[in-house]
Amino acid sequence: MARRAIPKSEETRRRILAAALKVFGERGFEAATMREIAAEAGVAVGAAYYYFDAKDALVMAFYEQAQEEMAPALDAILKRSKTLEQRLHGIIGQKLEYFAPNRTLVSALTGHIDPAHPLSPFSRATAPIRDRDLGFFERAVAESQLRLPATILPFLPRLLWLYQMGLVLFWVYDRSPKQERTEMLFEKTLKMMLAAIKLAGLAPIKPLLKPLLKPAGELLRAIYDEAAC
Amino acid sequence: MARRAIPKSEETRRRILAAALKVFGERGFEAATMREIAAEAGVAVGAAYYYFDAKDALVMAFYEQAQEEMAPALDAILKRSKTLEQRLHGIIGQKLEYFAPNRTLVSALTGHIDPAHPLSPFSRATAPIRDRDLGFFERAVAESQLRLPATILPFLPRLLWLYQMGLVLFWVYDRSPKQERTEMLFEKTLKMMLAAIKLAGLAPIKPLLKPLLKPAGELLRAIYDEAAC
DNA sequence: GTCTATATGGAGATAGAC
DNA sequence: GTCTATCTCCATATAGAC
Repeated sequence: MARRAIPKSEETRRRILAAALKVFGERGFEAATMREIAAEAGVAVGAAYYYFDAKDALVMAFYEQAQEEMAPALDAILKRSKTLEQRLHGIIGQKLEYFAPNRTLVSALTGHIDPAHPLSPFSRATAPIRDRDLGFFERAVAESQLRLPATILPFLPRLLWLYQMGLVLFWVYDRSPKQERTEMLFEKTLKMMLAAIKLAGLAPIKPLLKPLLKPAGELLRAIYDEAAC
Repeated sequence: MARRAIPKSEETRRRILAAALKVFGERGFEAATMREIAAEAGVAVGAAYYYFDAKDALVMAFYEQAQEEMAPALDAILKRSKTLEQRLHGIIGQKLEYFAPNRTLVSALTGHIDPAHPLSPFSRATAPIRDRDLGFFERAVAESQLRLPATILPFLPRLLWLYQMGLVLFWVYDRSPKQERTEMLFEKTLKMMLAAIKLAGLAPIKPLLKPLLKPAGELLRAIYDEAAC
C-alpha cells in the first residue's frame, strides 16, 4: 500500500486548478464564479475552498505554476544568447508566448497595481516569484558585459524587469489583431532601450548627457534604496 | 415662486456625493457599501440610486467635479508661467495637491487600467474628461515654443499627459511619509524630461541621437495614429 | 419629481454531516 | 478528505408613499 503514485487529492487539486484556468480564461477573473469553477471540475464548491483558501489563491497558484514551468526555457535562452538584445528579446518574448493562452487570467494579476493587494506583482505575497524572476534579468545584465556609469548599472536589472512589466501590462489590454501593437511597442522600445544604454555608456566622454544621467542616477538611488522592487 | 435658488434635489445630490467621498476616503472604494453611503448622507439607499445609477457613477461624478473645479487654477498656471518646466510643475503639482484629500478615492480610478472598464482613465466613458485634460498639456507645449523633430513634437502633449498619469499612479500607492518618494520622483523625472527634450532638439546636429530618436518617432506614429490616448 | 421600505438574486465563504 | 446545505453580505431593483 506504500505506493508512490500521485495521491488522489493532488489529482483533485490539479483538476480544480485546470477548471479555474479554463473558466477564468473564458469569462475573465471577476465574472467567473466559484460555483462555475467547481461545476467545471466536477466537485462541490466546498471542495474548491478546501484546496484553495480563496478565489485569489487560484490565481496565485497559476502564477507559481507559470514561473516553475517557464524557468527551464528562460535558462536555455540566457545560455544560448550572445547579446543583451537577444537575451531580452528571448526572455520577454517567451513570457508573452507562454501567457498567450491565459491572457485574460494574467489581467487578474496586472489588474492590481496596488502593492498592498496580494495579487499585485509588487506585493509582499508575490515577492518570492518576483525575486526569482528578477534573477533572470540579473543574469542577462551580468553576462552581457555592459559599459555603464556606476550610478546606473546596479539598478539596470530592476529597470529591465519593470520594463517587462510595462510591456505585459500593455499586452494584456491590447485588443489589436494578434496583439500587433504590442509587437510594435516591444520592437521599437527594445531598440530604444539598447540605444539609451549605449549612449549612457558614453557619458564620460559626452558631457552633453550629464543633465539626463545625473538626475537619473540620483533618482534610482533614492527610490530603489528603500524599496522592494 | 420663480426663485432661482438651488433646488432641493440638487442639495440632496450634493449631500450624497459628499457622503460617498467621505466613506470612500475612509474605507476605500471596494469596501465602501451603498448602505453606508446612504446612511452617512441621511437618506435611504434608494435615494442614492435615484441620483446615481450605480456605485461607479459616484466616482465618475467626483472625477467630473474635480475636472471642473481645477480648471481655473490650471488656466491661471498656464498664463503666469514662462517655461515648459514651470507649466508642467504647476499643472501636475496642482493635481496632486487637489487630489490629496481624496487619495484613496483616486485609486478607484487608477485601479482600473483596463481601457474597457468605464472607470479607467483610458476608457471611452472618461474620454471627455481626458480630452479636456489633454488640452492643458497642448497649451503647455504650444506656448513654450520648443525645438523638436517633427516626428515627435505632435505627440508631446499626449506623452506628457501619460507621464502625469504615471506620476499620479505612483502617488496613489506611495506609502512613504508625506509621499516624499513621489516628490523625489516628480522632481528628478521632470528634470530628465526636460533634458531629454533639449537633447532631442539637437537631433539635426547630433547624429549620435539618431538610434534613439528614429525608433521613437516610428513608434509614436504607429501607436498613436489609431489609438484614443 | 423625490424618496422610503423592502425585495431579489448572486457572490464568497463555512459548519458540520458523511 | 469531500461535499451539502446554509449563512452573510452586497449591489441593485421595485413598489408605491408623499
